[in-house]
Amino acid sequence: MVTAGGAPTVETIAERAGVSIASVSRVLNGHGARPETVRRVERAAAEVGYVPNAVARSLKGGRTRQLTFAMQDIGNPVYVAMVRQIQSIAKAEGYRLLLHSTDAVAEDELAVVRSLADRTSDGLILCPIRITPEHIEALRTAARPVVVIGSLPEEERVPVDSVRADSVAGAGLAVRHLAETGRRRIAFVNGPADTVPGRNRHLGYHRALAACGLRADPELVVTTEFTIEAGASAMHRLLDRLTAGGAGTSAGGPGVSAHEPGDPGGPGLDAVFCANDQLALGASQALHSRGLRIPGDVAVVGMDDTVLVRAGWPPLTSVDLGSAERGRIAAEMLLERISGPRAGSGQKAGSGPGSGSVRDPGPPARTRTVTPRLVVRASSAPARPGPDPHAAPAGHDRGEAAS
Amino acid sequence: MVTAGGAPTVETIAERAGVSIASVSRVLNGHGARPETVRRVERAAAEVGYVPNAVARSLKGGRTRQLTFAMQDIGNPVYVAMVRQIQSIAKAEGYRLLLHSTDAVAEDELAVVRSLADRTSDGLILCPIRITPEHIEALRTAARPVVVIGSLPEEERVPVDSVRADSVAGAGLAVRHLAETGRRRIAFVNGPADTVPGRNRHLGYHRALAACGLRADPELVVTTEFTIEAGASAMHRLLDRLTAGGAGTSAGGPGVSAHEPGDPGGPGLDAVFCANDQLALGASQALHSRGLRIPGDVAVVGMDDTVLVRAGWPPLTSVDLGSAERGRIAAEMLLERISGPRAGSGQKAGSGPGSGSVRDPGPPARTRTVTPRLVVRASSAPARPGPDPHAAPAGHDRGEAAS
DNA sequence: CTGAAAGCGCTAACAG
DNA sequence: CTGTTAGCGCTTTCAG
Repeated sequence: MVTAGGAPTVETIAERAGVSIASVSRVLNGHGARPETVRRVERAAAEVGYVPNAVARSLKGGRTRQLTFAMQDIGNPVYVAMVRQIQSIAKAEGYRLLLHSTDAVAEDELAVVRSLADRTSDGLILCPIRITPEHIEALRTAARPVVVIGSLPEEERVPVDSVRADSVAGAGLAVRHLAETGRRRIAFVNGPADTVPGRNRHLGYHRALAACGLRADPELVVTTEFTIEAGASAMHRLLDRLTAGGAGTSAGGPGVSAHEPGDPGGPGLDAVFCANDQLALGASQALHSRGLRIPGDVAVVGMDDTVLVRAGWPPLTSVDLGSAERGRIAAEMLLERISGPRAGSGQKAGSGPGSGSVRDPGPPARTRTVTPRLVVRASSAPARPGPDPHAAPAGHDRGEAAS
Repeated sequence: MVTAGGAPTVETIAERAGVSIASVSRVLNGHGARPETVRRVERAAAEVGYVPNAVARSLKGGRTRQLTFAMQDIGNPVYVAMVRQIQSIAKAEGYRLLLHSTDAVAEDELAVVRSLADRTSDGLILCPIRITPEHIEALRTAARPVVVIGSLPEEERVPVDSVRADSVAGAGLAVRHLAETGRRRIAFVNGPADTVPGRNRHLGYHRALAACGLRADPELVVTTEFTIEAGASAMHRLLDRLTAGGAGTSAGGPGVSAHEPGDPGGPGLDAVFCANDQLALGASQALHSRGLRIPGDVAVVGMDDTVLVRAGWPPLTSVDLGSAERGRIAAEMLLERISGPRAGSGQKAGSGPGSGSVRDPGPPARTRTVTPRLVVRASSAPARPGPDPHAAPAGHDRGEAAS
């Protein structure tokens, strides 16, 4: 029953109800009107199935009620966890969510930040792979509020909010847990060393090793990509290297003490900490395919606590770096920037020459850090108990939080 | 260096370049102008860092260059696969992607369809859980093109394009593969029976069983939710039931032939086909925890061929129902509707009384069905070979396509 | 309380 | 080739 030729507009309703378009607008936005007017407008609107044109509304109001979330690849479970939270909060606040995969192309990330100027979105949550000087500049001049999930160089004082994980502490949690459950030769399968997570997790691993009085053996560390396949081959490489008695790969290192743990002729390591769950899953598979038992022979710990931990066998102990929580916090911070208390009145800003700048910066940028949490499951149970942990009864893997 | 107080507009540039706003618009849209004019406008635009206001543009043009994708829960890998494709195509065509999780609330799905009337998006790709009469009505009167991923009741002649998977054939592929590799007692762990996938996969299972000359034993079928945990407990239930010698659950059924395959006292089944990968992973875990070997004692086959198949151990044989391809096709169909050949001029439409309808329906609705593909991995290798398939060398799970 | 009218920023007729 | 002008649909002064 829609008026032929185009969707109904305020004018359609005004004519039908015999009032002005201004009254229609007022009634529809609950700005008060005579009961009789309200009745007639509402009736007319219902009859024609009127739906306000959101675009026109945005043009007038300057807000689109859209948020953008940009990350490398939605295929990564960590981002999926974030999207879920962000979408849920956005929805609850009446915002739509625009998704943007950058495929890890820095140029694309920049484009997303710059495109905020096109007024399509009221704010952006960005997960950058690497922060370049161009990023800093783009963030500085962003046309809309931005929240970065990741680490921003502190000395740059980039004026955007951010939420970060504590990879260093997280890696420490994993290593300490392994050491406390009796593991002595803890290997480390890391992601690319030139990424922030890669660097931090490596640092955390080393620090915790030292804190636990364990020797850091370079033979036990291997670096690769953040994928299941890479994890598997990295683990194979590690095992080859260790059982070969320090033959090829390591140049000047002393012979590998391949027989230290458990039975002689063992794998030369009794635990492996992996920089994310994909790597841990790959490592598990490599161990399985060589007939090594988890956690009997080798304990495995992953990181990020994604949905994947319950997919592997045995269920994977993992360090939850708070993906979901970071997503939630980022969304909250962003919404606060968008509609929260305008202008930081509590401070006499240094008011340099460029006072009338592009956008009211509001309160100073905040950085929040999410505390990691170790979730213990079967893959890191102490080696002692039952002869075949593979036959452990189900229900054994209920996650348990630790400091 | 932006003009203080608001972003630059065509007017800002017009003044700066000493031309009219019309010329600015023309130059910016490549509609030809005197070289001198072009130069001046471009220079002015660059100087002020002009970015066109997409909202204003949309209001004028009636298109937003935004697409919406709505599904139950982005946590499901099947949807992740679709999103990736859709996002990638959308991006290539200059469209943004709006994501919408309905949390399986039918009311929410309807709201998404109806909200197309607010002009926020140029088209919608919808993955409905169930099609109600309200859905039909909403789709019929949708204000923008919609493509449904899933099955639409044919007799209703809903005027929207759709892409569907062939679950029936897919289930058949799985069962036939198991039968051909020597399995005789093929169990089936299904999802909810009141869903389209649940019904179809069940149908496919039965048909294939019959085609292979295997007896359909109700004791071998169990129904539950589509999750890993549910898969594990369903598998446990199945094993309890079968090894208990047909004690409680089944009322009038004859005793279970629990000793048919392999060694006496075996599990009473030698294969299990699961209606999706999550269920298959759960089933694998249950089997492991009971000391049963995969595929030595029991072969496992999943469905959807999600990223999860490589997470489990051994890698899971799975039926690829073409999630990614369905996403791709849906996106292509939608874009074709949006900007493709307008109006179906090749046909003298029956032109009933309601000729001047809401929206030009364009060419008649099309339905495309994606052909399933079996991807064989280690979890369904024949039982004969090596005594311990767990120790199979890596690299054994390269996916292989079959009819 | 209500109507007339002015724009939000842009594009596209329509004259010159 | 260029400038003037009329809207896209809505919200919001400003009078009445």
